Amino acid sequence: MARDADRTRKRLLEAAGVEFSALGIAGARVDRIAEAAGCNKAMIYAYFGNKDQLFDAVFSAHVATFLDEVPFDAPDLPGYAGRLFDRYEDHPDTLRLATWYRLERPRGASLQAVVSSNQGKLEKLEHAQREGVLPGHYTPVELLTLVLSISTAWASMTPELGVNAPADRDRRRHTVVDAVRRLLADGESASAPPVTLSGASS
Amino acid sequence: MARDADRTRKRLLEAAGVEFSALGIAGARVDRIAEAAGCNKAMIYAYFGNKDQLFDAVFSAHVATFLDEVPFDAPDLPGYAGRLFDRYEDHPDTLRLATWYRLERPRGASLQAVVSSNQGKLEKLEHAQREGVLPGHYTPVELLTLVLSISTAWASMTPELGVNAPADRDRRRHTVVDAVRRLLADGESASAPPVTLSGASS
DNA sequence: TCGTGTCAACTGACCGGTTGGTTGGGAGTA
DNA sequence: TACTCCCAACCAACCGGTCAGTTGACACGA
Repeated sequence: MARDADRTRKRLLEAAGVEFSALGIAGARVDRIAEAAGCNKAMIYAYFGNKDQLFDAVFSAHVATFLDEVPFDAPDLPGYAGRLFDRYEDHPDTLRLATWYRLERPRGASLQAVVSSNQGKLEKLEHAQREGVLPGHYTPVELLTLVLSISTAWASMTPELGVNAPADRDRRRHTVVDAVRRLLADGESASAPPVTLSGASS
Repeated sequence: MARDADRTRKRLLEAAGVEFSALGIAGARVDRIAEAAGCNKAMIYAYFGNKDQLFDAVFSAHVATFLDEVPFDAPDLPGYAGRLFDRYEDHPDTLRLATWYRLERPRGASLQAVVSSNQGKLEKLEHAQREGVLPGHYTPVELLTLVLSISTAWASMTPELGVNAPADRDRRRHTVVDAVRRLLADGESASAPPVTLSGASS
């Protein structure tokens, strides 16, 4: 076990991923992370600054891997949703980290990688719509929001409901893919208010 | 300001709701809750036992109000989704508390009120399907999961995506209602695997 | 009306343990 | 020697939880 800064950094990142995913930022304990990584607590501060920055490093790494492993596919949104589902099933940590991030992170500080990634997705969606590959009854943001939401439907479900007939994985996956497919089906769906913004009312 | 146990309990519950909703269980501070409620920290332990039980009390109260204010309507799922959306928009705290609950309480202790409520919903869905009011291409659990997921689509969206064209509230509401409506549209959507469970595969 | 006893409601101060964060020095390597 | 990597030990602040003691309302007897 020779000295290796990179290796230590990586082990720390890995242990932190487990800890943060399970307990969140406020619930995570740096001592536990250091112990799980088989090194001293001081290493965290030497390599990552502090607890918050360690979380950022962990989350950024997970996001990068995630974006890399699940490439966006505007023309085939049902397929994309299915691949998102698979990824969430195989790596539940990523979604948990994202949820902690959304809940615990103070407003404002967004990950640039995510912002630009979303921007690219929206542009591709708009392009696909102009080409007629995708229907136009939803705007790109609406489309993306619905797809992401449906993909995580099973993963972000309340545990009380999860007990009831969770079905097997294949069936759950099919539900996700099928739902997105139905969302894209042609045909007006009753009255549709203007897309452009209007005065708000209850 | 006479002494009033019920009033104190209520103020504690309210202050705790704000604190827990914002910081979660691990992030919440009992001193802060007591101070916000204008009473002593010891009252929390006298009335609720401990921090965790205080959270349970807060969450149960929120859930009870929620279930009361948004009655289930199996024959009109799009309308139900719309009302869920409204509730989440008007009271973001409830969803945040539910998310904290899901993340920070991994053990099996489920809220009986939620379990039985879900049971009732599933039965109503099944009944509506047998009556032909609802299509049968999704099982009751699948239906409920999708509806709940879509209703919270905007509320549980990543902040990075939220920046991009969040649209006005009416439009967002319409998107939710419309999406559920499309899910219920008749017609087979390509190949459908059996509903009954089969051997798992990747 | 006054004095007194009683008890729930409430409080200030404290405790044991924990937490994020720091530091001085030692081991390994070139 | 000089430089990097690493850690045991330490610290100040903080946190959940407890407890002995105080306060206020009210019933009751005279």
